[in-house]
Amino acid sequence: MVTIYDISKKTGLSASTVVRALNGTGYCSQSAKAAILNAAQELGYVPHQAAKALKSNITQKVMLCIPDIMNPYYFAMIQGVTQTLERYGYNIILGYTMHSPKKELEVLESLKGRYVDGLIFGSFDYTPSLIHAIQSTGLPTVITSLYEYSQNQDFYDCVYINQPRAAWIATEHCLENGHTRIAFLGGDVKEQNTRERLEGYSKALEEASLSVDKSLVINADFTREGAYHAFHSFIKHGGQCTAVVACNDLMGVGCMNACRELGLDIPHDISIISLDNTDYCLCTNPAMTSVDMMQGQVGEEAARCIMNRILEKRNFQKNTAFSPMLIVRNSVRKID
Amino acid sequence: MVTIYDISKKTGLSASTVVRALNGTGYCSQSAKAAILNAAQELGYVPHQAAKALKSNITQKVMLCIPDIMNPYYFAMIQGVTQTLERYGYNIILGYTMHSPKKELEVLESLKGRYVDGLIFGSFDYTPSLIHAIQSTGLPTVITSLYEYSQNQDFYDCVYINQPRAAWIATEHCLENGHTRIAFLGGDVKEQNTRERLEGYSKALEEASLSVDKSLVINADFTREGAYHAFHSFIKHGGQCTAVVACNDLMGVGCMNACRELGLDIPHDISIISLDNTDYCLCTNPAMTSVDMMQGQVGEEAARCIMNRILEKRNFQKNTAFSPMLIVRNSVRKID
DNA sequence: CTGTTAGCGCGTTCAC
DNA sequence: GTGAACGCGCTAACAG
Repeated sequence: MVTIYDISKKTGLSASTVVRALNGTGYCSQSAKAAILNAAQELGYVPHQAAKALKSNITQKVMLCIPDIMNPYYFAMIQGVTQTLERYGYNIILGYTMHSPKKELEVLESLKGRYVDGLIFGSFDYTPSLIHAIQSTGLPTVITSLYEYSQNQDFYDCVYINQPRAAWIATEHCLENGHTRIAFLGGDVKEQNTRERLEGYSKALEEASLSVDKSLVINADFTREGAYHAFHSFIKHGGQCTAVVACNDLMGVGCMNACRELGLDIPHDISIISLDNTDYCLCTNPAMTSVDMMQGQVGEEAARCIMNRILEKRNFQKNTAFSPMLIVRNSVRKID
Repeated sequence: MVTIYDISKKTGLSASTVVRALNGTGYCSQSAKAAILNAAQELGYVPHQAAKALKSNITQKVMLCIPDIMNPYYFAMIQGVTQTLERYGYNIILGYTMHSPKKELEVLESLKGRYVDGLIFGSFDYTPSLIHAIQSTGLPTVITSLYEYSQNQDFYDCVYINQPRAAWIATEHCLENGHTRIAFLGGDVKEQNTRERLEGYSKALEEASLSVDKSLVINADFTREGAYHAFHSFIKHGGQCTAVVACNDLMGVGCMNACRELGLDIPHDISIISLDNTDYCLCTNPAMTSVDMMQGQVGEEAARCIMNRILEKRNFQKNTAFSPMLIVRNSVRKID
């Protein structure tokens, strides 16, 4: 390993001069600087990250913590975060909480070891104790949902997609196409995630002077298989609807597969619209109408936001909401 | 930030005793240990990672470096690596080379800063200079392809899927179903990746006493859009085949979409088989027959392998090959 | 069994 | 302009 002392020895200048030249901080003659940069190049000097971090408390790393790596919902976000942080010379450390509150707390606890400068955190379910655990890391933080905390919120930012609106858009699209019996295929209603989307769904129905029929609210688990079985059983038990709002693409696909098996043609017999607009929508036949959740944008903005806190030392809250966007394809049909 | 000195002060014991108690290394009385563990708990002590790394040269981090984050091929691998490393208390740092040799070298250069203990590296195209750059990081390394290097290979392991065999299996499956005009939809033939698969394809044809018809080898770029256009143009220019071996799922989907647009029914008019077996295969209609590339297994084994090198200081090469597995669905039909 | 001591590589005073 | 010296928090060798 090449250190500043090797450069010092090679150039005959002191270690502190080497540091000043390399970091461009403090006085240093042109000739000294040139000699040092040259020697550094020749020796292939790369600063030791741990030593740098120990001294300066800068790790040039951000943790991106998400509930589920295999969920396509996060791919564009990971990409957005990675690409943006890269421009700042920052790396991401991937945290993976497997949808488990216990694991979330464990990861947050480990962060007290100061191996990152900031945290981008995604969860399905924010609670005061989770927010408190986030606060106690002492790290600049961006969460990828809107969460209103009763106390001081200045230690975190929210960069998020308007979830109720996404479900509203999807439901509204069905209504506009003449549907009135619209099923809602979601996850566990106890989780914020599903609650918010159900809220948008309900709002759209109410605005159309329709009441929410609880028998049309189907609980699955955000997986393809779960949705497949839930929808299969819904129909087998006499469930009746002309359209389905699926809370993510995986469930939309699961629902499509169930329909195919049940001999229901899409969109002739049943219309399906999903939220997420991942590439899965382009694999199905017919291509699936979906609501883009702007995950790439969310990732990019979250990264910019965290870098702003880290570099500019911003210490007050700044929230950014993105608006979902309807992408019409061929899985919803107009009925009379 | 709580340090060992805080614990030292609180318990009245010296810092080194604190370290011995905490790390379970060296002598320490039961009572002292209990007092120290208790104090650490109360104060919420978490060791400072940078300090630990500086002193011990152990970062408890591994870089996972891949060409493309948005490619579903890697999702299961990321998951496998993450989950396995987690059991060792290791984190992953995500590196992203955007399919660019220049970027690969940059990332490798930065690794000389010793911010990870090991490297899991995936590339589309291994060259001697790339391998040399890997060697010069001085890090324990696993690459996710087989690459035979003319010189000393003891500094890296290969954990990989038998690529030629995957293409062979896919082609063989078509042959068994009576197809003889089988198109090959791949990437750039200059890349190792495509070359290997083309090799398996050719071998299967030759074993069936068929020669490789170059007009049936279609060059695309491993993306859905690329395959869509390439196949569209292939047909429009009079291309004739009864089956297609697509080098990944994205291209399989692109090919399916092109067929649909051209009014070709799958599998009636054209059979399609792809490599990868990602979830995309379950979204298409009909569900796509594919060859599982065991990416989850590759990720897990790569992680075990790198941990073995790190913890047990293994310093000789150990290569592990996985065999791909045919997953039959409904996109290939038997013809007479 | 315990405490003292000396760095790991770098950044930052503070004299010269 | 430059260099000597100290310390970030932790580990390990050594002396007690």
